[in-house]
Amino acid sequence: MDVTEIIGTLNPAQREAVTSADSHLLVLAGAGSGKTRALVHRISWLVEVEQVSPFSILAVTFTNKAAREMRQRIERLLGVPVGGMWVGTFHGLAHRLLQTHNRDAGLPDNFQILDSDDQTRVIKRLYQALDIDDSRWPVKQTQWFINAQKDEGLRARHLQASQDPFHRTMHRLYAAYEESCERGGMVDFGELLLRAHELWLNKPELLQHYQQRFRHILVDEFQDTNSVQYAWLRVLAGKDSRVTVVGDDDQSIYGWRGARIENILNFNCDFPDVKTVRLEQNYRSTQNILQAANAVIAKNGDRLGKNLWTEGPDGEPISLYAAFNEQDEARFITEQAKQWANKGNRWSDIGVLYRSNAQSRVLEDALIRAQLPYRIYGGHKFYERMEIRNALAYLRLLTNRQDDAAFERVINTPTRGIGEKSALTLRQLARDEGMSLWHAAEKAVAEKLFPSRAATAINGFLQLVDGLQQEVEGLPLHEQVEAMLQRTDLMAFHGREKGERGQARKENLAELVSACREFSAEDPERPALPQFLSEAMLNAGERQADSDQDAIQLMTLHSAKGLEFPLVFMAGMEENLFPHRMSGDEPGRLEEERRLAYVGVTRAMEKLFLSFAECRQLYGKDNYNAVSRFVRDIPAELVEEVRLSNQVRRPTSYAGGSSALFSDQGSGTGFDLGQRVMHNIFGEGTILNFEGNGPQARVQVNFDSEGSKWLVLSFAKLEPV
DNA sequence: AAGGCAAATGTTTTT
DNA sequence: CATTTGCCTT
Repeated sequence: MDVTEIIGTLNPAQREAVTSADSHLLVLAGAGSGKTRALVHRISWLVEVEQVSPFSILAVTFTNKAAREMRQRIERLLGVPVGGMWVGTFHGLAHRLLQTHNRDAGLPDNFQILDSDDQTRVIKRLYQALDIDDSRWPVKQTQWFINAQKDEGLRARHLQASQDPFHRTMHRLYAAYEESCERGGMVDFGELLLRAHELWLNKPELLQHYQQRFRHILVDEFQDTNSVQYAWLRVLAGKDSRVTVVGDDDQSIYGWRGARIENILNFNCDFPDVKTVRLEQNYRSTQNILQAANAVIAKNGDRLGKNLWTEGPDGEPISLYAAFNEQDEARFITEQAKQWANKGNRWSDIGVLYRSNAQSRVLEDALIRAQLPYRIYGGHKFYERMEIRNALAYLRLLTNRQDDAAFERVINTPTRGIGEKSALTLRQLARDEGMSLWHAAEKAVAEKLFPSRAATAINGFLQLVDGLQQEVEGLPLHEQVEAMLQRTDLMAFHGREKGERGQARKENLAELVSACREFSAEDPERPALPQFLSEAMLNAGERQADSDQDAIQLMTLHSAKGLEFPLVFMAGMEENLFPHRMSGDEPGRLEEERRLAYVGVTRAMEKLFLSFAECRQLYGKDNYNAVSRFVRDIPAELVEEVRLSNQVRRPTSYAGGSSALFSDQGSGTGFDLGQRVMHNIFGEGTILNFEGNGPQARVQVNFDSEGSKWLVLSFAKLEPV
């Protein structure tokens, strides 16, 4: 292959990264600087020019989507499928390792992956067993604690004994949780990584094998790695492998999930002779957008330092809309989106970004009313829906009777007369005898430990699953699932649910069957079902309906990372919402919010709208928030304030949006909604509402310093500003 | 075991 | 506000 094909289209910095012959390479890649491109081209370079065998390359990403895209792009560039190369997510690769070496990892060959919902259930059950009060120690908190420990590579036995009741309780639950997972052959997401790391430590000969194989390790989104992932990489790399990591400290937004931005710094210390390359030329956004982004992120300390620039045009100014309330904001966005599309642009070129999912609702309402096509990312993923999880639980039980989480889920779904009482007894028995729920049920039936009614029901369940297994043996995967849906009555059970829900559930189950039909097992030697289950657990979000429809894209700022849109709206640019109030106290959290703002701004290619609402109803209460500090950090000359009908240039004041929409609602008071007024005691504020007529007429004003107040118009001497 | 009502409870998300 | 959870009744 011609070398120019690999490096011909690259800028000097990219070329340096791609062709680097140094042993270790750190690529600090700003948003839109061609990060993935550099990674893909580097792999091609290694294979084509350095004649490295694809077998010795390991490329790691965070999401399945990124992994898939990387593989595709490599194959397109090289022109051939790259079989032996390992390209995947941390979790996917860890799973593969544990699968291949399950004995060395101390796992049964049919071990099950536990997602966070299963995890919650398992922990909940422990509360009963250990008689712990869940109102004092919330289950979610425990789950968070356990996952945080695993992210740091700490097992229960590593934790120090403590007098602190919180710590003691968590410790106890963690230990019990580990035991419970161990017994059931269940592995949660954190455990996949931790076990894979321990596999290196416990089996030196295995480690050596993989160290010799993978002489080239490449990591994408390195700023998102947590401690275990980093440790795993470091051990695997050993002394001889060459490691390339690509990341952007300014886009680290998953600290709350255990990601360690410090890993970038550690990389320089832990690996000798690291060459650092900065990719700072941006190919995505206009000057104005980039300057805004740079200004926002510049306020963070502790940056590795990077300044994005572009050869592109200045582009349009950034527009700021001061909405009266969240409905007004949504209406504005809808209106602007419509105008944009009328100019011949595609709907899918529009991204509407927000801080929290709760904001999507109002936007959705407005879009429905305007009859614009849209798609909301997030929400429940396909494999997280109840009916799908029920179906998967039966399938899991078919492969592994020890899977207590699955057992619990479907023991009485569809209802078959096994109530809480029987379940409790079963749990008790299982705990006392140290056996799985399935074994406990068998034992209880055999030894007639239940009243006949319950015993019949439980026996019916056991027979059902056992019978199903025989019936289904040897069938193609999708027929197995179809049979299961019929025999267990799940299909009919969910179809019976009232309203449209029943229909939707049935369709989803049918979708599951077709997912099975399309599924091609990685290893044709092993049964397809367990392979499908693992895939389903590791791929929870992938199957989403009508993803290719041309529609406006609504999503949180977090899920927008890695995407780009010609037109971007960032909605809800208000203090307490963004930065979120929960992130207020700790400075580190605020910095992460700022990075999130940076991520948001840098999604925009041509045009960026920022908007905020003077008054926002949140959880049923009115909130009056100041405009977000991130908006104020953008230099005024880059911003123009807009109204729905006519655009007004008013770069100096952000807080005083008056919407022309409401100007006729003043009911003869001489004031308009959204108008800025001055009160001789409370100072300046914005009019939010009117009430009553004549001398009793009252007005609600949101004062900049005092907050919102109701005033009787005839007494309060309000002056228009 | 299912349906109804009151109380609680509200970031961000991948695997 | 709106959804989910738990508790209570039938």
